[in-house]
Amino acid sequence: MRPGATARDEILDAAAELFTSQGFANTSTRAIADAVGIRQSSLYHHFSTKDELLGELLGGTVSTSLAFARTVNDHKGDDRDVLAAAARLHAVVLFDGSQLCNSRWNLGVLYHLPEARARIFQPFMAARNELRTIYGELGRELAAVARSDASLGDTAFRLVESLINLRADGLIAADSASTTADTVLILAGLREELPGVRAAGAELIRRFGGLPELMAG
Amino acid sequence: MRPGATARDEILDAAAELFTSQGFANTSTRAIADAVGIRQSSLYHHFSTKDELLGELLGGTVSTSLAFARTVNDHKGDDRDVLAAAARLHAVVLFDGSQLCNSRWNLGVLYHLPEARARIFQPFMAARNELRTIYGELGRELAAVARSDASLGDTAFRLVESLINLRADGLIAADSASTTADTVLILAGLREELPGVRAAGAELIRRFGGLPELMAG
DNA sequence: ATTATCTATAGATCTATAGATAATGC
DNA sequence: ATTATCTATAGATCTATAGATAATGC
Repeated sequence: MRPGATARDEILDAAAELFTSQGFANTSTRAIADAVGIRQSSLYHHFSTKDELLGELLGGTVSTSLAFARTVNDHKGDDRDVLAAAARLHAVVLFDGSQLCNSRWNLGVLYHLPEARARIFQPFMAARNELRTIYGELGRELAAVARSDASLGDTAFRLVESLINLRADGLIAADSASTTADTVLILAGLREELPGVRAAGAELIRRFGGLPELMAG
Repeated sequence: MRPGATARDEILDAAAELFTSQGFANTSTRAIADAVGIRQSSLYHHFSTKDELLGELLGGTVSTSLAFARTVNDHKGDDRDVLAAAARLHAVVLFDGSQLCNSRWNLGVLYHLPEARARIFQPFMAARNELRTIYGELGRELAAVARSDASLGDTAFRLVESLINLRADGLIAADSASTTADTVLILAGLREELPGVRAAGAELIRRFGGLPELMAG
C-alpha cells in the first residue's frame, strides 16, 4: 500500500517514485495512475497538468533545508568564534545532506532533470540558489577565521549535492551525510576540532531543525 | 555550421547538444534532424535506433579519462613517496575534471540521465565504475602515506562529477578543474606541498595525457 | 449537492520502416 | 552500382477534455 492520507498524496508519492527512477518525460500519466490504482484521466481531478505534479515535488524538497539554513544563518554570534562558525556550516551540511539521503525517494535527482530548468519552476530554482548563497556565506565566515579557502561553502554545496548521485548509484551508507559534514571541516583545517564542532552543530539542529526522524545516520 | 567531417559526426554533435540541454526522452529524432538540416527519417541511414545515438555519446565520454587513469594507476613507484602518490590522484582529478569542463557540450549530464541506466548501456556504466574504483585505489594509496581518510578517492570522484552540475548551472570558471584538484590535496593534508604536487601531476599529464587542447584552465 | 471516479476520445506527437529519387564513386 | 537522401505512412504512444456514473457528506 502506498502511503498518504489523501488520494492526492498517493499520486504525489507514485509520481516521486517514477520521476526519480525513470525521469519526467519518460513517465506517462498512465504509469502514475497505474501505480496508484486509478484511471489515467482521474489524475486530472487532482492536478491540472503533469507539470504541476513536478512543481509540487520540486517545491517540497528544497524548502525545509532552506528554512533551516536561513535560521542558522540568522543566528550569528561572535565574529571570531571559530567553533561557532564551523558548527553552523557543519549543521547545514548535515541537515541538508540527511534530507537528501533519507527522504523516501531520491528527490534530489529532480534538481538535475532538464525539465526543472523551465520557466514554470523558477521559484524552485530561486530557492535552490538562495540555499547555495547561504552555503557561500557560511563558508566565507568560517574561512575568515579558519585556515581555508573562501570557496569552502561552494565546495560544501557541491559535496552535499553529490550525495544525490551517490544515492542514485546505490552507494549511500548510513553515515554518508555525517561523513560529508566532517569532510567539510577537514577541508577547513579543523580536523582536531571535529568532536567539538560536531557537538555544537548537533545542538543547532536540535534547536532549529525539528525534523529528527529524517536525521538518522 | 555544425562541426564534423561526416554527416554522422554532425548528427552526433546535434544529439549531444539536445540531449544535454533537454534530456533524452524530451529530444525527438525530428529535432535532431532539424538541427542538422536533414529529414527525420534520414537519421536512420546512419543510426538504427535513437538509443544507439546515446550509446555512442556515452561511450566517448568516459573512455579517455579511464584510459588516462589506468595508465597513471599502472605506473606506481615507491610505496612511501607521498609526493608521487599525491601527484597521481591530482593528475587524474585534473585530467578528468578538465574533460568535463571543457568538452564542447556538457556530456557529463548524460551520466545522470535515467536512460543511461538501461541494460544496453551496461558497458558504459562498467567503464564509469572502473574509473570510480581507480579513484578509490589512488585515494587509499595516498591516505596510507598522508594524513587523510581512506575515503579520499571517493570524495575526489564526487567532487569531480559535481563539476557537471556546476557547469549545468552555468557556474564553471576557467580554473574550476584545477581548484578541484587542489581541494583534494588540501583534504589530504598536503596544503604546504601543493606547488610540488601540482608540478609532478602536470608532468604525468604531459607524459600520459596527450590531449592538451582540452586541458586549458 | 458535491466530490471523485469512470469510459471514450480528440488531437498531437513520436519512432521506425518502405520504397522512390537524387547524389556520388568507379 | 552504391550511398545518401527524400516522401509518405503505419502503429503506437501520450496529454488533456467531455460527459456519464458512482461515492460521499450534509
